[in-house]
Amino acid sequence: MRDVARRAGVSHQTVSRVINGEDTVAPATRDRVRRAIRELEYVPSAIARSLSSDRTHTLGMVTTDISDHFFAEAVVGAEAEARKHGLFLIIGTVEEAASDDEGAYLRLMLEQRIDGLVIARPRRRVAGDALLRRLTERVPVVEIASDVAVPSVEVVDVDNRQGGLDATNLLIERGHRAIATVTGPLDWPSAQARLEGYRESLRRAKLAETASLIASGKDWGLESGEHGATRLLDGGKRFTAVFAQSDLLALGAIACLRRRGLRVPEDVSVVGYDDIPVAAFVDPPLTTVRQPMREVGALAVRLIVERTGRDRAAAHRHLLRAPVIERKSVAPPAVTALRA
Amino acid sequence: MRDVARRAGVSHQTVSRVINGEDTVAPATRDRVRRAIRELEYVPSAIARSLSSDRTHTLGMVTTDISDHFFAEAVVGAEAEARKHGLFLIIGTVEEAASDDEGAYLRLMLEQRIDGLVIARPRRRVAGDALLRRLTERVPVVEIASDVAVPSVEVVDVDNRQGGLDATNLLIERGHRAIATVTGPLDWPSAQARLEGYRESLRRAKLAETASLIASGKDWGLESGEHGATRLLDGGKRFTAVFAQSDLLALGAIACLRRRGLRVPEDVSVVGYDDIPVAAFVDPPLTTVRQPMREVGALAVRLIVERTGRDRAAAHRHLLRAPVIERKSVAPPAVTALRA
DNA sequence: TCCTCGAATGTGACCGGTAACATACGCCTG
DNA sequence: CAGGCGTATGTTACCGGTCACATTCGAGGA
Repeated sequence: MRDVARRAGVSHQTVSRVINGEDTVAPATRDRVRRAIRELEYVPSAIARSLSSDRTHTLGMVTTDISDHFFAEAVVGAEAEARKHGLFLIIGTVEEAASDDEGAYLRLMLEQRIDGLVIARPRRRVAGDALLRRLTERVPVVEIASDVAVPSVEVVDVDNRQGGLDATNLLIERGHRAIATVTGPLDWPSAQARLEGYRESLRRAKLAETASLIASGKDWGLESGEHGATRLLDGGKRFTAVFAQSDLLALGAIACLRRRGLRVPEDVSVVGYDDIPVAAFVDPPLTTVRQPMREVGALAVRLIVERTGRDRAAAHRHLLRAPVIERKSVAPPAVTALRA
Repeated sequence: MRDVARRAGVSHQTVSRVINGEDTVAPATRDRVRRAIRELEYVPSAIARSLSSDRTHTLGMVTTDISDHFFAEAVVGAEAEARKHGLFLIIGTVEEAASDDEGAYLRLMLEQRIDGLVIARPRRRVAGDALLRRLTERVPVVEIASDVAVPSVEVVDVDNRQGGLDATNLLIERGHRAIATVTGPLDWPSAQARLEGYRESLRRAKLAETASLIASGKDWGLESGEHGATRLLDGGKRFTAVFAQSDLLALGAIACLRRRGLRVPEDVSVVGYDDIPVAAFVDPPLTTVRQPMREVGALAVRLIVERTGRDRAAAHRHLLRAPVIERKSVAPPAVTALRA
């Protein structure tokens, strides 16, 4: 910068003014400085700027696993929104288990003086809340898909309860009365919320809830879907539809149903959750609930941007609605099934 | 930091020494400083450190789309490797089309004084090579899955030719003689390379190459797979196996084959490419070529780390081998089909 | 006993910007 | 024509560390 100043025959401060587009610079001077900048291929240092201005224009985002489509989408949304505001996004993947790892990483991000932090960890964090609280004192923090109770931390999430409700409602609207569900692991708040939605839907339709029509997976994967469906079928109680809390659970369930000689959707309708990329391409194309993860990520960033310098006391919970995507895996119940 | 120094009754330099774990500090002093740090909840500023030391411990990574599983994996690998070296990863998604967008973004990263840059853009870049060259003068650059010709830019890629070769070889080993292929868009270098591998395999097995057994998709998606298979079937020439250059192409092809009354793998074997997450769970589980994208990302970062301060003249092309994952979509050709 | 040397610590400049204030100059106004 | 004011620019301190070098002090050797 001093070089540029010297070359243009002005002071460094004037160079700074030109760079920041201040209007108190005479056009002739401005052009001279611009030329010097170009000739020297000068690139201003954001670090130095950060040091004085105490703003790094950098946000941190910590997730459990970006290779999971769910988080990847959130990151994409966050990144796009961040860029819109001229911010960078530093990402960090922290294994579910390694909570001291997380601590160390957050500390490093703090050292980097990030301007805000997005945390995307769907499961309740046992420890680290103290750290999180200390963090919020220094920098705005927004959590994604979490049920943290730390005050002054805003939370952005998909409305899982509503999603479960809508999914079940769809089945009821199509004429189903015996509706089973395969949940995710119930220690996940999202699984609980979807189950709640399912129950609420049954209640509203004045349908009785049957314990043997509820199966819980030990994870969100395909095998759990198969096991779940197996348990449902062996439970004795007949059903014409299944609400699976994830697409993979749904796919697993479908595989199991088929093995038992049941057709989808003719004999059993299936609704999934997530709208993973292949959902539209499996057989049959899966009716599912789409989680607007990009918007979730974008909203998280927006909240941080808006909160910069704002009152930190106000912490809210922002729920985005997950729309039901209708495809081919849901049909009215077969007459025979109804009769049974 | 001055506060800490004052509180501990030492100079700022001594505090700096304690933080950096230098051994020229008396134990008593060290403890005193440590306590002061804790009491003041002092977190050293990485920015200030960067300003003096001219190293930011931050890498940039630019991709076309992280929501694509392919890139997501690369990012995960890169991030993990970066962390191992105490580096941060700033990510940026740049749309395929927006090349001035890319320029602007790279400039910003340059302002951030990143210590290295990973670019993951599979398609040939038309413009921007000048920019890229200027970039390499300032910072080590590694490209992923690219065919850039810029000197001093190292390239990490999956060996697509070898992958295509191995996939086709597998089919030949299983007894197939009439092997069709559905390629990705041929303006992608990777599609070209896989096609080359396919051809090489046929040549080695002394099988004639048939033009009507090669169909090219306009993209890598499912519909292209369906169209491709349709064209192959309508081409008149019989075949007992298909090598699809992506899993989605494979899935599309399978859907089409089924509609025409052909079973997979009994009537037609199918090999995909990518090993996307659902590949193991579709019906039949897809035999495919797995791209070790995590390793690719990790290697890219490692190259940058190793090259820091090293001779920049040496630019290499690093090819990682993509293993074939055998599942159920390949079987020996049916006798009837052979006879046909 | 004096000098030398190493260990422990302090001092001041500097990295590359920004912020606040100072200065120089031309113009308008009373 | 002097005072005041706005515009264009320069000066200096400062952000929070690191680096190179100076300083202090006690121990050991000549």
